[in-house]
Amino acid sequence: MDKTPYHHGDLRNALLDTARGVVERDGAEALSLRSLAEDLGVSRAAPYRHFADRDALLAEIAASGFEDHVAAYQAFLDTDMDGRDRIALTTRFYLDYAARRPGLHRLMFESDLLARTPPPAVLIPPADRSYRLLVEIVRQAFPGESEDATLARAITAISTTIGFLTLRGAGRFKPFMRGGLSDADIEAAIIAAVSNQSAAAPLAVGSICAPSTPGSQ
Amino acid sequence: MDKTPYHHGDLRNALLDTARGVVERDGAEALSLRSLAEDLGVSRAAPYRHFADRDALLAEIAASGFEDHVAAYQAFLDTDMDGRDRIALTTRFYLDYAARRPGLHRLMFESDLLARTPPPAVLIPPADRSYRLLVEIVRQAFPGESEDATLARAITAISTTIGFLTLRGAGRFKPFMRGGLSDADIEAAIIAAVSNQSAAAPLAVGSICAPSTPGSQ
DNA sequence: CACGCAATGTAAGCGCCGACAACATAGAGG
DNA sequence: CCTCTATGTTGTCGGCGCTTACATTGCGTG
Repeated sequence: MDKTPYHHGDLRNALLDTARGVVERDGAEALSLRSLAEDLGVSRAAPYRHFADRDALLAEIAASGFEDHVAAYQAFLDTDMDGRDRIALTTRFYLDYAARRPGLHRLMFESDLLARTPPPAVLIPPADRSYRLLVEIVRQAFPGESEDATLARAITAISTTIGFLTLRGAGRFKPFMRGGLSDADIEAAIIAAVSNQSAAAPLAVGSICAPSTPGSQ
Repeated sequence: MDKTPYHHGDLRNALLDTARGVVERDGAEALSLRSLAEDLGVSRAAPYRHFADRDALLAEIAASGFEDHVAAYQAFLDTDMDGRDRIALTTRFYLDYAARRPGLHRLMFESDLLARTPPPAVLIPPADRSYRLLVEIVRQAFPGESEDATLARAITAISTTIGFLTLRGAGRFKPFMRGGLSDADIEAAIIAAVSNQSAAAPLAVGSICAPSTPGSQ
């Protein structure tokens, strides 16, 4: 009956939607422009009319992920709650977001998209906004500190959260869980560590040790 | 003169050495068995006589990386020093190791090799030993705690360290460094956070917040 | 010493991929 | 109506992982 028209109509958004689904579930590595085009019933060259290359499509998907985070952080900041609880809530959000969309999480926080020089233009605004809001959340939890101290706290907090997700995703914690420690226990410990950083001097350490590197063979 | 002999002589080790160099510098994604074979002057199929597939080669490279870590941890444990200082030294080792071999670090801590079921057999022994030694380092820094508490501390410590490296490698901290915060400052803050975890109750937190997920669209 | 067999290497080919160039179609605006 | 541009197609190139069938070598054993 309705034979497929020559023009798709909204191929660009169709590509974004379908591709985001693939990335969320199976990660950026699993995304193939060819199979994507085939799934949507267009030729393999069609996607290149809308995205310069594969990375350009991935950049837009990552950007949409950062926009999700921006919306969530903004909502957290708009609610009136204790600063430490807000950090715990934010950390909980990270964990849930990554659990639901492991591949998208990896694209956002482990890919080198943002390390390019220059990074994809579409990625910069949402990534920057998410930085700023995260720092604001940390600032409100540890008020009255210097800007550098706040930044150091923010970096430590996000490092702990992302590192946990990276390592769990990489299967590095499987040996730890043969004991009595459940996944929920570990998540609770991470949230506690992020929310209850010691209130003292995050930048007070000198160089405790020289950058020696034994075993570097 | 010496025309290339039919048999390479030590192709397996040559593959490992050359491949490890590529992985250390440019990451596992950059490793191509074809170009590797060409560089070594053998045919494209030759590597498959020594490794079942690309992942098998990568697994051996990752294993050698974990063995580096095991050797370093053992050396740290053999020296007589304050427990917190040893944690700081261990963290410093992570940072340096990853700085010198960014691609190998990613293969070890971000790839899903260990998440497979089952993981590559060559990878399990060195990975397990590195777990155990790391836990031992943490235990000596926070003696007298329950096994679960020690594990939670270890997980938090390595999460913070690896997360920092992942995020810096992904370019996520570039916006933070436009201010007065240098890279060395940030590293010092990470080391301080890992070494000076609050001594109190790493597992004492209940469920501070429900797993709500605003903005999950 | 010779021989046969396992270890190790080669050549060719499959199917997948990203990307580009040349061509086809359709719809919007003069 | 007609052209111009946006959009989609086909064909092609080079690269990849991996497999199959075949070639060479050298070691262990009769």
